[in-house]
Amino acid sequence: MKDLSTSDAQGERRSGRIGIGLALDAVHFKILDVLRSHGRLSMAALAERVGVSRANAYTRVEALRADGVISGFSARVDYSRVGLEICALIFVTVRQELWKQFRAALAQMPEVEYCAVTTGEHDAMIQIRVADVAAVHRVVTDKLSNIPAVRATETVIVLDEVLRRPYVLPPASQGAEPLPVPAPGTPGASQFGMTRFIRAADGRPGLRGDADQED
Amino acid sequence: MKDLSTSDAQGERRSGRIGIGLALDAVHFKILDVLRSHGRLSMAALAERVGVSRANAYTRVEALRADGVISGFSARVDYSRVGLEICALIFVTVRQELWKQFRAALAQMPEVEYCAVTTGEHDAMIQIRVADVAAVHRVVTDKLSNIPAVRATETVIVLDEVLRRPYVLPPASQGAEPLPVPAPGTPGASQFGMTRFIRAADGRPGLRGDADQED
DNA sequence: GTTGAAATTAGTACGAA
DNA sequence: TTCGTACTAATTTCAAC
Repeated sequence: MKDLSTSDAQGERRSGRIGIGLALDAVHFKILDVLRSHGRLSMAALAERVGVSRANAYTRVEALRADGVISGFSARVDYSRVGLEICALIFVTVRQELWKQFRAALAQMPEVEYCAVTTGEHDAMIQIRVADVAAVHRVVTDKLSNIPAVRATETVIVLDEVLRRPYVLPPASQGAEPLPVPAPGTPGASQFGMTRFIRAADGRPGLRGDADQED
Repeated sequence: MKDLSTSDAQGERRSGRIGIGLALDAVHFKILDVLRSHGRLSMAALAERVGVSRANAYTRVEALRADGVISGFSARVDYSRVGLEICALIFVTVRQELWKQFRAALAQMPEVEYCAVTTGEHDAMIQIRVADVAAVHRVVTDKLSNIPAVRATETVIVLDEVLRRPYVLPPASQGAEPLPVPAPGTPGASQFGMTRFIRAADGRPGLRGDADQED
């Protein structure tokens, strides 16, 4: 079997975001829907579930992968079975001028599962997985606080994980609409309501920077 | 190929958390480490990478799956390629007596990717994926606000996703320690530091409830 | 824990719609 | 073009070592 788990196993499509096209139809979404929870399903079984031929399923999955819609495959690990009982969220205030440093430091912290730059009171939210609450404290005081870019932190402990979907799909996948291809700049109407948008801070990195995944 | 993506494809191990044992050694962690980023790697390639025989790799992966350490496999979907450009975090204050209702309502919202009950100022954090900022507003005002259990919300928009690891593994996987099996009640020393722990609120659900995954 | 052989499956080429 | 069938190479899976 070829390694389907990496984005560019073959030499083609090296140049990043070339074929930004690939119009997704209902079958594509069905495939994504099945594959996000059953990532290791055989092509035959996938084809049967989706209602197309084996070869068709294969071609489509390959196209999705080559086009970057599917960026890889992951085993889902039960954290409690692996000694990582504690999950915590750390809200960080960052010195904007040291942003790059902050990124680099985070990449070297294996306990960080996720980090997002946000609007609102804080600048970023970090999610970590560790063995016990003492380790949370260690991460915050020993590691994060020693990053010059970190001005302040506020930590909350996750008591229960109510919901955790492998991946979310757009409502089009349930309805019939073919979804008009995520064109480079679909603006969408702008209303904000009670949303906390851009706070008084400058030098924020743009939306969609280089969210480097290690795959 | 058998469907490796579901937890209990075979009839064995129906009774939930039976074999809580399965001591994980360095090889197990190596396998998890590879499989969390290359979930669809062939057994042969996995075996080679980890340094064991094909059959050994097969047996170990099967054991990990049967024991629930690996709860399944997922395709990683690039949200921007699928029309879900916007990610938002919504912090919710919940009427504690209506907690069950809150859970049920969340399960029926396809745009919710993650929800965690937390300590701190708010009761829960919800992460959603939608097409545009208008949809964020719709989710908050039309859906969340109409759930009786929701007392108040505060929304922040994710501007950039700095880091997103497929899954985090304990430091033991890099070192040599065999990690003494996540026994049912490893307490760990208790220090708290600047962490916001339990706020003045009662009727909180216990840590590790029934985080139902749809797989 | 390892090797090897049978059963499945993936990947490809080719023809029909 | 796009989909489906047929064929070959590769992989899983299970036996015996």
